[in-house]
Amino acid sequence: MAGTRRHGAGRGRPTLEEVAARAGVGRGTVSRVINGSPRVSDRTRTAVEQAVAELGYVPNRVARALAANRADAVALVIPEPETRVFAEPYFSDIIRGVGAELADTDLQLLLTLIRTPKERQRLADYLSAHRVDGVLLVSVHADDPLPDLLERIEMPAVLSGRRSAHESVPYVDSDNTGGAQSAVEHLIGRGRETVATITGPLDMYVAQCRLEGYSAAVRAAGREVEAELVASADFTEEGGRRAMRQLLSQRPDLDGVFAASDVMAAGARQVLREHGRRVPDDVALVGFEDSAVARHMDPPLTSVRQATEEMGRAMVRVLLEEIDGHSDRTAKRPQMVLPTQLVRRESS
Amino acid sequence: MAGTRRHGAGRGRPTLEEVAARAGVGRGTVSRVINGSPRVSDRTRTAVEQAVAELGYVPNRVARALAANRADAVALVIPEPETRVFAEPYFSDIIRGVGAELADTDLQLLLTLIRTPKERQRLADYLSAHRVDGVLLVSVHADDPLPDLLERIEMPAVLSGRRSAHESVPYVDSDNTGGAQSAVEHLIGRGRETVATITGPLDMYVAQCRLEGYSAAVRAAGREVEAELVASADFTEEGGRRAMRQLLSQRPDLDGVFAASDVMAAGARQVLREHGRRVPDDVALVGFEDSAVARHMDPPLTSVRQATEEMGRAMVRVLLEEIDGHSDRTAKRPQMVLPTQLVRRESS
DNA sequence: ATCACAGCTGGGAGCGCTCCCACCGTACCC
DNA sequence: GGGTACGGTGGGAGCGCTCCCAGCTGTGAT
Repeated sequence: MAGTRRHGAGRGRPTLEEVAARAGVGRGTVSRVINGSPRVSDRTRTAVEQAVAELGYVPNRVARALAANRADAVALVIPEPETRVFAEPYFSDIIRGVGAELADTDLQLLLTLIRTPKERQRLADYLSAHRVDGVLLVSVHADDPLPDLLERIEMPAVLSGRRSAHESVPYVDSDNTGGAQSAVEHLIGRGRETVATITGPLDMYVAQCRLEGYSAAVRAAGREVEAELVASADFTEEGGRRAMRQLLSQRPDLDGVFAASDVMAAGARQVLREHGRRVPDDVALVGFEDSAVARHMDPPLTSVRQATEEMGRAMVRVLLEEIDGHSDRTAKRPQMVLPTQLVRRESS
Repeated sequence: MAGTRRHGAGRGRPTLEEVAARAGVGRGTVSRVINGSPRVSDRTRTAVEQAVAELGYVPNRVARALAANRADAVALVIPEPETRVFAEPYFSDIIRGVGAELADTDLQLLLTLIRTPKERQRLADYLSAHRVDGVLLVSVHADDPLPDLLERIEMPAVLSGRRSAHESVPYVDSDNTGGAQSAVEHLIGRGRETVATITGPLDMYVAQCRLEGYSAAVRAAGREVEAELVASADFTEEGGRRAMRQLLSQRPDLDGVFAASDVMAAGARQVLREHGRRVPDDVALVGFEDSAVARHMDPPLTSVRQATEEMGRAMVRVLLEEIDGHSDRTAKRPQMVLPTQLVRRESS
């Protein structure tokens, strides 16, 4: 009678119990086979596997989650305002990578967009209730309370990018410093004498790193880092425009600009045009991110490519480790930095 | 002793039972209050609500899902190859909208990226197992078997865009025809005499619609639709380049081009430059989608904006209806078409 | 032959919820 | 007064799984 009682779709599929009956074994044994426990004889295992195949048995995730107190899911948390800024390819490439890596697992990917404090609170509740096994955090701000909350409730988590040089939470980051440095070295190598930079908001570590890379390259060339050649903006196009105007008024003689993001480079490019500066003839321009914007600019923008999709994949791998070895809090927290690569186009 | 047995995080939180004990009522009553059943007296309801507040009780989703045979989740299915094409903003804007609308619900958003047939099969299994309450399908191809599968297993589903004029599954679409028509009318209104179009792959309904809009506008202006002015491509930049070359060789006298996507317009724009045609002076150019690419082109591209985020929201609303009224298969399947809007920039 | 101890196995006892049925009391009717 | 009806309620019986503990078998040592 049971199972017929409710018409709910999804009922009526074979259960563990039925598989056990068919294979002539007990529930526990089937469970062991399903979960790949080694404590099962080959004979039994084969019998169970056959029954599974015949019945087309698929484990019920929900029941499993309830019984084992696992969620079988990880959350990808994306603070909304951020994505507007980082925009396009970064965001979707991360998702792509995460999805790809997760496909091999049995874990679900839960997407959580956060745009209001209320939603942030909801998420906090949700996570505290351990409804996921781990959390992937994209583009966290230095003052974000989430990472600490996660640490407190012992929820495995991985960041994309770090909040500071001494990040305690596991993370996967790009080599921002190295990427910026190679960009500026490239500019200098092409004979540019006066190379300026447009930085991101300097309360963000990523922006600090890219500025650091700029400085390193400038100094490596035996030059000084001049304050007049550094203008900071906010990763937006409008910010890029403002910074470029400022730079141009301070140092009209500049002949190279490294913008810490493609979008800011796009803004800078507009101002350059307004001022009658040709790119790359008068001013060589390099961006960071190698987004679609870079490819579609006129001229196409030289930019620093991040392995964004690979970052997504790496984040999952790190998270999986965290989840598995969760018990030993003493173990080193995995942290990795992925290389970047300069993509040369006509703007430099 | 129970509850201590395992150290699993998440245990130890208050349960329905504890709330019931505290409120001095039975489990069933608490459940009724939680789920907003009207068959509860005000006195009791108040008592329960207080107990809930005091204990900080949050229902256990997993247990609920198991008992009620619901999943409390909807899947957003994104065929990978597609997103490469539609790229950027469309994809993330849909997600944005879906996420926003779902935030008010108790439903989880499951992201499912499909890139291989194997993954498609996995998804099919997964859906057949009714592990979600409904499905959001983005950019479905005409020959995709998924919609039919969903119909067969009576899984509520909503498409973004339709596969043909006679789409049977509920969908939310943009007014592709109207958008294209207004774009071409705009071109003609600006005095362009010879307006060509670059279409998408014509086995896609969306491409057909946009071509249809082009034709309608041309005819409305009392002109003929000339085969030489129509080149079809595949929504890619390279396709746009090829199509533009073809058009230019067939009708060197053209002075307006409507590309059925921004990315193709970007390709076309490059070819126009190579051929020494100025935009918009010699050739006016209009795209479709109003993506970031459009804003960053030189000159910025006039384009047809779709209410992509609103599409995401609408999809969720429609899906929710489908899930609720799921029993009456006779009810009309909700289908809606969202308006588009021409965004004028310097390219036309 | 006896004991110890592995390696396997079956199945009870949950996990936290929803469903549903039986039951309570009160109000109303004839 | 006894019946009927009904809003309101408690709690048993699951949902399908994992965990874990007893128990069962066969092997090797004594």
